[in-house]
Amino acid sequence: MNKAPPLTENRHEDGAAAQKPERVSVLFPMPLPKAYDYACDGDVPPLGSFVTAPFGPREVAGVVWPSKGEAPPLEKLKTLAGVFDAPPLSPDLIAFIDWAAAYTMFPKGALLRMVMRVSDALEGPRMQTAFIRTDASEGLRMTAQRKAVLAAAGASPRSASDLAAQVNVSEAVVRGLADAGALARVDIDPDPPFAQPDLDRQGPELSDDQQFAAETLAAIVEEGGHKAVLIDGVTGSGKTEVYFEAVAAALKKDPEAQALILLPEIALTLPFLTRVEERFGAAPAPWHSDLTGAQRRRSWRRVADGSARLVVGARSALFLPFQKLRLIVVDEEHDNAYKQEEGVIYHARDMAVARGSLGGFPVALASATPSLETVVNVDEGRYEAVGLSSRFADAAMPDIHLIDMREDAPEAGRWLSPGLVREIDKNLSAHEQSLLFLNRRGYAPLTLCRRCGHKMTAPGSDSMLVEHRFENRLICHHTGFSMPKPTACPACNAVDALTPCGPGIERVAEEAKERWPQARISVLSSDTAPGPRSMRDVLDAMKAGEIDILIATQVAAKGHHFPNLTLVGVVDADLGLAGGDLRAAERTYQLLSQVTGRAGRAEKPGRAFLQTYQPEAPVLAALASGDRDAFLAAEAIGRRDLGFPPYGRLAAVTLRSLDEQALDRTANALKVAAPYADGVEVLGPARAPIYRLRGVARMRLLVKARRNVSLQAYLADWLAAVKVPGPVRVTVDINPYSFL
DNA sequence: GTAAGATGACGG
DNA sequence: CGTCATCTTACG
Repeated sequence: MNKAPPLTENRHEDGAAAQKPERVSVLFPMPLPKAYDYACDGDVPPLGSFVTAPFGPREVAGVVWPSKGEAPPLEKLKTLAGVFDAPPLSPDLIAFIDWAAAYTMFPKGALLRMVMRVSDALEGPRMQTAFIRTDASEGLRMTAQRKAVLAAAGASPRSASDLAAQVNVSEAVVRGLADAGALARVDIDPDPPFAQPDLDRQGPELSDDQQFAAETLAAIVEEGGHKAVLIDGVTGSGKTEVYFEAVAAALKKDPEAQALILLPEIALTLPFLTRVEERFGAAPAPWHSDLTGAQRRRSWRRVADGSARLVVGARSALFLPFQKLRLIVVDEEHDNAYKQEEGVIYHARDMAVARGSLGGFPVALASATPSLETVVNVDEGRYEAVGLSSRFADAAMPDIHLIDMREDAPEAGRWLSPGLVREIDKNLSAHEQSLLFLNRRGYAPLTLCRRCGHKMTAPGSDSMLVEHRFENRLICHHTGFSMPKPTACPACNAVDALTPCGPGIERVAEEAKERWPQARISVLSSDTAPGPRSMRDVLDAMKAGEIDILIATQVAAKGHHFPNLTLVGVVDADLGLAGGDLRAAERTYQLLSQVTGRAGRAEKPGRAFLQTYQPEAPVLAALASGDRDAFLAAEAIGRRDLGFPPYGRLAAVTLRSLDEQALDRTANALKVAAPYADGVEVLGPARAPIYRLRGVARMRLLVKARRNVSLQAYLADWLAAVKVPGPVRVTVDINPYSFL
């Protein structure tokens, strides 16, 4: 931010009499819990206005916030410095920020910062110079280069760099022509508005199920007011088409309405944006962390001025300055990527529902494997539900079989059971594609010294280093630390004693290549380096049938459709169950049902095999029988008995410090200071499962409470009573998902 | 978030 | 006793 524009001087016509200064509260985008008051002698900017004000020794941009009363007397206040020429934040966004700050227990200013992160968006339309052709070209010294530029220029303004690049001359030629009068300079907005969605465009033909669901949603949109609705339908049942209809209805109902579609991952957004464009004839405004500065500013400004009517974005899009948000769709609502774990910790699905509730508009949650939270909300009548039961075009769900690894064990050092190998053999001879799924990047998750038993960990960390054989490096998946794989054990100096333990996808790929040397085998994971092919290329090759066996991590589970894929083998179905956090089984169900759902379609039924050492585990039995609702019901009973969410409340209080003694002392002091309250239990402190990361040690206390007690109030009382020494950092995570 | 004042650690 | 680093506090 450079300089604020001067305070707008919109006095009344009689103007002469100076108005009595008034009080204005301003919230700054910094981790501050409250707004600060200022005097204002001009017109009082309305709530939500972007302003600048002296704050300490400097001038800072902030937002006019609802006043809280008690404050210094008016005479003592500093004066507002300026008002930005930008549309004010809407009252429902202000209410949402206040609510979200109270809920997450982060300072209001920290939440406002998420809204204002687009650094230069407030500068307003900083015009860009562009050029158009004029008629005044007589008497001009003409050169070949000038001629080419004039030919390229027309009535619509284009930038110097754009024109120059087209005819391959320097920008000086363009500027020279402008100075000579043959081109005229015009100012254009560097952030062009987004094309308006065409709401009358005919959507695709809907099945009966889809039609019914779409009409139900449209009716909810028509009715207005807040309601949360689950769109519950298996993969391929056409949830997207259904909520597109809801979007169309919301935007049609009010010509100023805006809608937001939230997606869990950036990777999903690119093909998705195309789908939106096909449906609405215009690409939506995108919002995710990979946008460039200019794209970010454009989306932000056009959302703020209300002209971007449809936004597709990742979780942080929830904090865009919508003028008139009327509908939010949360696609894949169960996805854990909605949980923000850094900075302000929040769950975008829950925040979306709160935003809708405060703004008085509906929120649709879509999933094939809805979260237990959402299912319970439906069961208890807080959310509505529309179901899409039949798979689109009657495609069958794959047959799912369990392979008991205790009975059908692979040879030592191998990971594929004889049963799974036979199935892949069959698929290869039928010229159909197979997917081997293992949610573990790299070659081996653990490297052990055979001589002394030393485990390779990152310096200052307790997390295991994962061998990546393509790069011949050991990598820490938590911090990104990496080192070349040493030849000698760093503990006992034994040479060639470091042994890879357990499989990652690279190791499974190695086994597959040995077993099926004639097959076309590719590896797909989120790692950028290995192999000459990018993720995109591998996905395209898979779709085109140029791969026989794809060995992939989680990235293959999401949103891709492979027409000739008929077999999915899950190498380690038990992987996500270890560690036993409260959502482990649920997550496993969601992930594995999504992966196995990749196999087969109408004309080619698919099958899936899950390798497991615990076939009797309820999750795996439920996957095999396809009985999602029975599984959820059993999970629900388990959670209720233990008083866990959604039947109880949970918060994690995490302490971090380089100084382990201070950490220990503080954790114990906190525990001792925990006030007694009926229905509240404080567990811990316990070391985090990965105790040290980058030298920082972490301990955690968990607060478990009955649903009817306010966790936030309890935590506020508690934490206010304990003096935490400087080097120890405390963060609160309401309703934690990650227990690392 | 940031800058100023307060407190403490080491060096002349 | 002075200077520099680091912690604490306040910002209207």
